[in-house]
Amino acid sequence: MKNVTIKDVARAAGVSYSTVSRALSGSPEISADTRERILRLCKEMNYTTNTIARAMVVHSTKLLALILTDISNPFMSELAYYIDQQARSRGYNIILCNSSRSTELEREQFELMIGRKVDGVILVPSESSSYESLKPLLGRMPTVFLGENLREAPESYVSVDNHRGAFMGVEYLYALGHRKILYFGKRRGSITHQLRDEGYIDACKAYGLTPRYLNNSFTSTSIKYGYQLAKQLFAQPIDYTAIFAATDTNALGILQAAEEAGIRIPETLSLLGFDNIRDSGLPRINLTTIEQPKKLLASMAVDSLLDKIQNEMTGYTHRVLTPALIERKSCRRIV
Amino acid sequence: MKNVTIKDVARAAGVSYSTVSRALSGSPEISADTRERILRLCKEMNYTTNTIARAMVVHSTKLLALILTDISNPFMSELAYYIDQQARSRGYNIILCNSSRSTELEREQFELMIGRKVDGVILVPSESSSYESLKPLLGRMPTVFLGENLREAPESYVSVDNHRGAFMGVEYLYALGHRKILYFGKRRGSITHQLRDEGYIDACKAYGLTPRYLNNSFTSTSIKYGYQLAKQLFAQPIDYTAIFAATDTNALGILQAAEEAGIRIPETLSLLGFDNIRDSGLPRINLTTIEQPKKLLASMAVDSLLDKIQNEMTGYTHRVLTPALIERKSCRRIV
DNA sequence: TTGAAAGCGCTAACAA
DNA sequence: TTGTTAGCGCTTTCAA
Repeated sequence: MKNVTIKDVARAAGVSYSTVSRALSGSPEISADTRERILRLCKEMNYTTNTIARAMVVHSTKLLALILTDISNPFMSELAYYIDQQARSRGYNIILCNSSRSTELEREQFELMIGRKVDGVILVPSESSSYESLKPLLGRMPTVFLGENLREAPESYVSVDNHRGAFMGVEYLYALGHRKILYFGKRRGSITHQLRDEGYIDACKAYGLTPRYLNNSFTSTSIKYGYQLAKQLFAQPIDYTAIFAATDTNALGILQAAEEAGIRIPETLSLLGFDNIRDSGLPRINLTTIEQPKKLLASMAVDSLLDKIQNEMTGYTHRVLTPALIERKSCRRIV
Repeated sequence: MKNVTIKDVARAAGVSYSTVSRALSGSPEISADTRERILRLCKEMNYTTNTIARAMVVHSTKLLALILTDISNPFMSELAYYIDQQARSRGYNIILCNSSRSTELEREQFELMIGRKVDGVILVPSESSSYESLKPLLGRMPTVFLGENLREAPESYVSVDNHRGAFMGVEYLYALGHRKILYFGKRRGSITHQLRDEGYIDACKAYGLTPRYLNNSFTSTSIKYGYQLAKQLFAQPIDYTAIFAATDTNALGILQAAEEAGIRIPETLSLLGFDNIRDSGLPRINLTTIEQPKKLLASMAVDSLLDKIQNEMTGYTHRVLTPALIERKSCRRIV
């Protein structure tokens, strides 16, 4: 497992090792034929440049960290795919870190990454408190937050316009004839969810509807959690015609509970989600939802971060994308 | 973004920098109070060890590469989650590489990783030809293959017993009364699929059934592809009572096509999958399937790799896990 | 056009 | 117990 170094090549070529370095880096100050000869030799000897040795001197690892809560979550894994793609096309690789939704672990990972000398980090925060928790470290590493709207915080982020998305959702349901729309998933501790909630409320105001909630506060975004809460919900009388779920995963849980309770979607009850995760487009699921444009979010996050890195960190950018409604089959027009 | 180094701390503490190094590494050859003092100083000055500088001298980056075809695929992302978890618990981080199902890109990524001096790589091959394509590089980097059975190849791998799984599937269907079972997804260019196919055939033999295929060769494992093929299939008369799909994603496509064709599952037709991806457990989907134990596969791959690394590469291991049947609602007992 | 040498931040062998 | 020094593999001045 001993590797060929620049010195080995130099020796074989009978030149100094700085010459080899020049040949490799495509420097102009070297004669065409020595370059050729050296390059050929490198091939023959299976030389691969040691990226970390280079990193030490050029002060750049061409490595980005992606810190997210859980790569097995379909929303995250899609983001990750696009981020990797975009990063690679710009010559970077990604170190993947799962924070498992713990701010502490998140912080720990972040510190580790600064030790690893990654060039920057993209962070999908585990909670709204992430920003505060990470604040002391932010000055030490170019960072862009992804997926969470940090409002006026002086840090770069790219997210979707959650307020607008929720507003659009209500608008859509209203146009379909719904007047009694239950919002499912009001959640503390997440700006994203606060904004969605506000969007819901504002839309209700705008259309003269009364906001309705299920009387529970949320902690989780999982399918299982949505299922459990929906189960309680369906044990009570249903005095609404549509449910607007704060996330698709919640909606999936609702779907299951509805099935078990014999409530037909969309026949008896309309259901609208938010995020447009892969699962939502699956046959038999066909969830109508507000989409977060994952590919765009991803590439903007990468671009934004690389800008920051390459232009030596002047200021920050907030980019907020408008979501779109994806119409499938979980909402129906009512009389 | 200038970082505090060991020298800065040494200067501040009025000691030589090797003393600081010793304090940091918890070496016994240092007095308790100088250690304390230095450690405190490190905290105060926000010192973080430069991992790459250390890596240069200790010849270990504590970095593993995970090369897979596509992290957005739910099967892969689950694997990735568990791999990251296990790796982290052993003090390693993961570099994520998507090969996008191209052997060429796969190879390229592999080379890149050897340049990055990762300590090892876990590779979920994009095709059966991956092994051959990577062979010349394998000697230069500890590698374990994951998910694909490389048969007698002298390289470490961990995979599921695909032959056995397929056999079990037929057995299950047989016990339910099915005698005409169509195998959907016979696929060239993948050992995994060859083994599943063989398992199917052998089970048919064992139970006196006639193997049935759809007369198409497969290239893809996606939902869409399964859907398109199933569509053609359902245009012809149905002379079987169950479909055994080679992958859950294929099964999902079949589900959709069936829905559109007005074929009820499981009432009219039973459907059995393979893999047990997350989606399969979703409400309304409820696919009965053969499970690949992802968590176990992941941790075994990591352990196997770390063994290899720590014990300086003596030989290889083949680990083949037995899959289990997950009974849900897509198969029914027939008379 | 090429070579010599310094240095990136760290560990480890050797001295003191 | 502590300091000095070499060196990991590379890039990059500065000389030649």
